[in-house]
Amino acid sequence: MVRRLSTRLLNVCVASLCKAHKLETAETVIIDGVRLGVLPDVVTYNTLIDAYCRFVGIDSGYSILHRMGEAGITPDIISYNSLIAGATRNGQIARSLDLFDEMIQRGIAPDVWSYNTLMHGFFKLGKPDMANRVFRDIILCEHSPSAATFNIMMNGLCKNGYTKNAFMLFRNLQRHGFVPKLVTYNILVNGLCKIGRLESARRILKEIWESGHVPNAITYTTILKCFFRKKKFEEGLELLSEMKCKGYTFDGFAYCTVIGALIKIGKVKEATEFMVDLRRTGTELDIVSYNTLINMYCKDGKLEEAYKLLDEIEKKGLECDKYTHTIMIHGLCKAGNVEGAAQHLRYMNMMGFDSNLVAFNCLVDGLCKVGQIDDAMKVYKSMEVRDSFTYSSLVHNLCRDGRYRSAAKLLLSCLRSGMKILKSAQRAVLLGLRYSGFPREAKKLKSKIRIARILNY
DNA sequence: GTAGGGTTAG
Repeated sequence: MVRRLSTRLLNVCVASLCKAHKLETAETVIIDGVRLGVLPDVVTYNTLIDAYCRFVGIDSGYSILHRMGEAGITPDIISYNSLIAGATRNGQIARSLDLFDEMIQRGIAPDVWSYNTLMHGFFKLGKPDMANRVFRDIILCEHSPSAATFNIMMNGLCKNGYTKNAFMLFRNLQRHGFVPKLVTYNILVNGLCKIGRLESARRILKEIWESGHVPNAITYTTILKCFFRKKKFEEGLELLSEMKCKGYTFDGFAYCTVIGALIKIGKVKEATEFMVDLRRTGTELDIVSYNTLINMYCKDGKLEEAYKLLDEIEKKGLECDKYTHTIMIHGLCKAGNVEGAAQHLRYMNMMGFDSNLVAFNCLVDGLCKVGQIDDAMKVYKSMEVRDSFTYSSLVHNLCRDGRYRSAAKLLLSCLRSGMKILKSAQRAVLLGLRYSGFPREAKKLKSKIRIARILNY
């Protein structure tokens, strides 16, 4: 009894450490436990598998499976479901299917969650038809679908551009006695907002109240973000005060939606007010929240404050992600410190982050803005991947520098590789050529652009 | 344990 109680305690401890990304500490606690005679059980190992899959990689998660075998503990359905989830999160569907085979061979029957996870994976990969096949399997075979099955299905349909179908499924299910939870409503509200159907989203909001549910901060922030995205700032701010009046407590998510939206429309002062409010509540911030705040400071030119937050992140044991670094690179560029930005980019690569197109684009644009176009071209040439941002920025700035012929060359190679370019960049080249004494070249370029467009259709 | 809202560039 004592031992079982201790193992349970060990598991609680390991789970909270894993949640805080402190995997090494979790491992130390397990080793210490063994020394004291507290043995880890299947739950301990399952917690580790999930954490390693999330924060390190599917291979590390899989190696835990071996370790548990060596410790004489047989993996169960949860061990495999965690691994399958880990593989699908990384877009490794083939790996998930292998894991399916492996578990069946070991005599562990997949449950509805194994299928749910797989379905979710297919949706995330943008393969709704495959997800649909899994869904049909769940319905037709002996696995009875769980409420989550339908939620995953509806969410996947919405995310893959089939919001109407999600809606049809929803109404069908209701006719068959399905009682939607708030999560289901939130999925639909989000789906409708994403396709700009604000009125329908509002109707669902009414339906939520009528069904006896109380919409939560998620419901409201989803609609709020939609208002801001559609530039309906007045209505957005109105909804915001409605939330405040009704006494909704903002969580980190809600705050960040609002702060992020306010920054986007240039209302940095208002965003800062929300930030002060957020800090006052003492809400634990995760890396995404920190990224939002760092972005706010960068947009406001307060880089010192941004660096303070970076220190705070480190002190809390959180890890910066590619967004954090990209936001910093953009902030440094915006402040005119391109040298610092380039240094940060090198640092980012050194830390093992993949070559990041957005960060490179920021640097290219930053170099252009301080007049170092040749350096920008050097960076451009070193880039493995380029997109319409890269080209638009360079073409614009070459024009600003009066180098219309180089701009024209770049413009064509952009269009010929099938990418779009800002209309204004295109116009700048054509007008530049025409009015700097090369009207015939402008005319030629125009027809070349036309041909490139036709070929890309 | 698995499902819903938030972060980057021209």
